[in-house]
Amino acid sequence: MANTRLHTGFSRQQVVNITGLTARQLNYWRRTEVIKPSATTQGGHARYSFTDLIALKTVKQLLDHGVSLQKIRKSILALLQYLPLQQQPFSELKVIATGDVVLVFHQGMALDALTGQEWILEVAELEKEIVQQYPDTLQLVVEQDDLFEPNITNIDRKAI
Amino acid sequence: MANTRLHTGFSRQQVVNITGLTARQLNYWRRTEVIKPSATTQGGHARYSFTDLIALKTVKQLLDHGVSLQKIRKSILALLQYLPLQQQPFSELKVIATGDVVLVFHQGMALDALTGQEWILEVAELEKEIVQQYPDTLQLVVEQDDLFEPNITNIDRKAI
DNA sequence: ACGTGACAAAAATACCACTTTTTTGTAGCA
DNA sequence: TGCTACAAAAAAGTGGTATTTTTGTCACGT
Repeated sequence: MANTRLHTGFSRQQVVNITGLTARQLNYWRRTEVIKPSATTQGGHARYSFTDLIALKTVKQLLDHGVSLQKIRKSILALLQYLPLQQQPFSELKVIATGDVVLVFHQGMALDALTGQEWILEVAELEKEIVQQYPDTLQLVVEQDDLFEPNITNIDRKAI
Repeated sequence: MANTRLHTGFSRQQVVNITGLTARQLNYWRRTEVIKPSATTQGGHARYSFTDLIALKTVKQLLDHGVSLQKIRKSILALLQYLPLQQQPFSELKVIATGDVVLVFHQGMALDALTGQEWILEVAELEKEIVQQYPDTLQLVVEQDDLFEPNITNIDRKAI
């Protein structure tokens, strides 16, 4: 079975085995347009592509890490505006997420998939800025920093 | 004034000019332990180090991008558990944030500064996983994928 | 110029009940 | 096997209100 003909796509059960998602979830997602199979048999059965698998696995991991399906929905929508040519946004990007947001890396930028807002904060850049602004202090600063002992800042936990 | 003596640290007013923060904020942060000056004069006046400036600028940027001070507080606390030797967590890391989270990059890992939870989701890894699980389908998959829309983007994410 | 304290406004958060979404189960059917 | 439909449980989102945090402004002392 592994070499006779063209692969027509993964069946639902195969996807269940591979991804760990439930059949019910796949059906629901298909119906509600989270991730639809790239192809459908004449009988109406789902056929998932390899790319679909990646996307499904990504969504699964996001869920497992506490990102809700509703946020994943929004993320997919937001990403589609940036990648209009793509059908499965999550299948070709590097994704970082926490329970609150989904960040996607694209062309060296961090993109908040929920809002579309994109930015990276480079501390190294700040250093340049400051030195540029106060060029006189550069040399002095280098010496000066050695004066400070590596004491640890304590944070008042009640203040939070 | 640029070369006579050792630099003893930036005064509050200097920090105001450099960072754009208000004196009120610096005082409050000093009192509530967000970021304290690394040194204090005998008269009790603040003296901020260059490292402090970086941290302050970082916090300023986070604020400007919608991260609340309270979340910044939590982030600092979480980071201190990972970087106990450091006094100003925000001064030596690359930070990415949205209105909801603060991610810090450290040793190739993405770290949620709010929760301390760390993880990166690498889509490329998922691909390997799947192929590993279904080695038979590898060749077939390659053919099969050509049936679908051509894949576009490969992400080059900046080294972290 | 700097720090402190007091008062008040603005911003963010926490907590509550309420609504919607998502998941899951079951059963029928191709 | 796989899809659909109906139903119920679980999870997440929404909106209003109280509470806390943050910031601005002013006065006073050093």
